[in-house]
Amino acid sequence: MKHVKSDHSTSGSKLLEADVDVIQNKNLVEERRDQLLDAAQDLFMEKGFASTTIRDICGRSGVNQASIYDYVLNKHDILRRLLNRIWFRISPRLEDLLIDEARKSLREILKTYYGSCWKEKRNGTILAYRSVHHLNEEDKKQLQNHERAMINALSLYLRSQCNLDKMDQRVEVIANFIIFANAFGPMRDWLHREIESDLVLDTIVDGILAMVDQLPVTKI
Amino acid sequence: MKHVKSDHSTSGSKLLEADVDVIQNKNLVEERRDQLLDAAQDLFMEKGFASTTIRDICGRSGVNQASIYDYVLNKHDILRRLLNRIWFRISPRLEDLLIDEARKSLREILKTYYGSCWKEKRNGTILAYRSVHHLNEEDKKQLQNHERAMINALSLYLRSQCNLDKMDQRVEVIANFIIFANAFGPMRDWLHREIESDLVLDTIVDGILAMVDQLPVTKI
DNA sequence: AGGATAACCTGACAATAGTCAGATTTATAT
DNA sequence: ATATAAATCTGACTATTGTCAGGTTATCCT
Repeated sequence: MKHVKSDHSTSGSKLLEADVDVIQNKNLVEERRDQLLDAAQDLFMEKGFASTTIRDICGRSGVNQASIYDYVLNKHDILRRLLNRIWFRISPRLEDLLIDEARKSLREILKTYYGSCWKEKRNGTILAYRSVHHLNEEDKKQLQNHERAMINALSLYLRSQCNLDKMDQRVEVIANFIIFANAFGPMRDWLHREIESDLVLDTIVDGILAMVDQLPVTKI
Repeated sequence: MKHVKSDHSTSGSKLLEADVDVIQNKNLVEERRDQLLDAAQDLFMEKGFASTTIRDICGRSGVNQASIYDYVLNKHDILRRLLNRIWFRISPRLEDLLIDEARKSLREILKTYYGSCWKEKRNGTILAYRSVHHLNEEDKKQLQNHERAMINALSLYLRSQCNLDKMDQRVEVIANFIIFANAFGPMRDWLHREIESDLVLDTIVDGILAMVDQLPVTKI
């Protein structure tokens, strides 16, 4: 008897993963899921979600075409789990960096954040941007909440640092832009292969800082 | 007799469009192709290239499922034509703005460029970013050349304006970033619906200018 | 009106997709 | 060793896909 039920727990800070418990050995399940997600990640990056077939994923991961449904609910469930793994579990979280009691400078914060994302979370960013339209409305909203939380935290930080007018909406725009700029590394790396990656990071961080610094000055 | 041949003309600044001349009335062909591309654009934006079917496109455009092959070579040909229409034919071209004899300021140039792109070329940007992996190698290269040309022109401009060291690679990074930032409007508009779009544009342009202005100062 | 040509459409084909029932193998327990 | 349960796999079903051969209708010229 196959026993599959959908997990309708309250929305946390990740996408809903179906509750598939056909196989009882939990370690095995974890292991197989990792294999599947590894393969799926490569393939989604290469050919995109829609052009990747279950057979592709099984072929590359070594999991059987029928068995795959003992570990995941369906193809979309794979995407959701993958996004949870490489997008929602980004660490260090920007929010945490911002409220660090050590009171790091914005330069340090951005270098740490961009630095780690550009090195380790490349695929997460690209995949998130490319596969939004394959998610259902609730999942899309979840992605947006995730972003908005970061923007809000960053806005708060910037306002406290720059002593800006409460009504100045430019802060939100800049905060949004700073989060958006996180995609620069992953999406644009093909353009400066000949440039040392630390130089790229420093240049962008310096640029962003200049952007933030002029905020009070140009106030209309 | 159906007569279809592939157009292997030398690579210009757009993607290769197949030479399909089954229908002889050129105006009609143009009209039908426009219908098809209009429908395809909507659908690709909604569901992505791979999830959109020929039947979808025909359904929405009113063109018959068989007739469609009298106007385009195949599904990929539709994507190429669409990218040519909404990505490669971006006007005003940044290169032109940069060498304008009127010597506009960078602020004016960026406002004009971003402004027009964020209003009219939204889909082009998003589509280009989302569907690269559905293109063949040559087409990908074409996209990259298109970008690199803009970056080179912009780098040249920045170097002449800022009087920077010839070896300072940061200029290329910033130029790349400025082109990349063009995607901010289209990709992130859902975040500031309550903010006036002119304020968004001004804020970003001011920010970019600050980024450029600090370039000579921070030189290492 | 009649014939020729251009445009359009019906209906289908082969390939491939996601999915899974049920048989088979492997591991575990007694 | 045998029985039981867990895990894996073979093989297939149904739906959908891109594509197009060939028939049908509309248009135009004389």
